[in-house]
Amino acid sequence: MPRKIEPSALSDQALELIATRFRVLGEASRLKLIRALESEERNVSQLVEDTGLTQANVSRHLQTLTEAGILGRRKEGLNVIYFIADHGIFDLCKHVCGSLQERFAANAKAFGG
Amino acid sequence: MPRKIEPSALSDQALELIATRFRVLGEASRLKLIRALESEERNVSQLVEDTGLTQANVSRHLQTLTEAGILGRRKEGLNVIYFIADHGIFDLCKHVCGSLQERFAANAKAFGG
DNA sequence: TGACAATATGAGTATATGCGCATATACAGA
DNA sequence: TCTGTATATGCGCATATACTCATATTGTCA
Repeated sequence: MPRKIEPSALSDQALELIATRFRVLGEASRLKLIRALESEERNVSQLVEDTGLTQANVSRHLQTLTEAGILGRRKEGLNVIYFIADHGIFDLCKHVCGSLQERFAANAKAFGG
Repeated sequence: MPRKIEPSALSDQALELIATRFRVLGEASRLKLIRALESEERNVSQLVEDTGLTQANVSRHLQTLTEAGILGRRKEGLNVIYFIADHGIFDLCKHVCGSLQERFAANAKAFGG
């Protein structure tokens, strides 16, 4: 039989939600958009320029990020302004960054670099 | 022209690596395996029991997680023991958890719950 | 060496999803 | 209302990947 799960452990349903959040971030194009929004809010056209992605593509990724609660949006006349809604995102990225740096440093060391 | 990127911003290549890391975590089955390994190392058969996934499936996910540097493995006779190699993973999950909790709480509040 | 147990992997299938193209929708100004 | 601009979206294609089944591989013990 399956081992008893720790009282502190997350339910399967919670894991599903967490996985979904990670999956949203698991796409370089979307991270690019987040990066472009780090210092200031931007409209779609600006984000198209910033990222080099097509307009349709940017629009879809923005939708994904907004549905996930990571971005917020506001209409201003013809334009739609996107902004970071969940600033914790940057901590997350930094965390992953640190983890990857450690790993690469260890690899480099293993090869006497 | 694209807006100038902050000096502190991550390169496209770095974003790609970060996205890959997130993508690895963007699968509930893999999070389940990580959860099962939280308190102690386990062999494959045990993980099959813990998660209810098929043996082939577990084996593949373990490979993915190990290649990402999240798990480590060690052979003991016929068995292969897997364990958490990057304990920062739990911080990451907790972080996402907190972020989701905030969001759900806000939603609940918006609906007068 | 033969039988068995634990794990990994090749092949095939189903599903998800990123992308581009074209077009629809929403809004502003003349 | 007509035109042009900004954004969103339907559709189809190509690809990635999770899953299952069957089998290979690796190691143990008699």
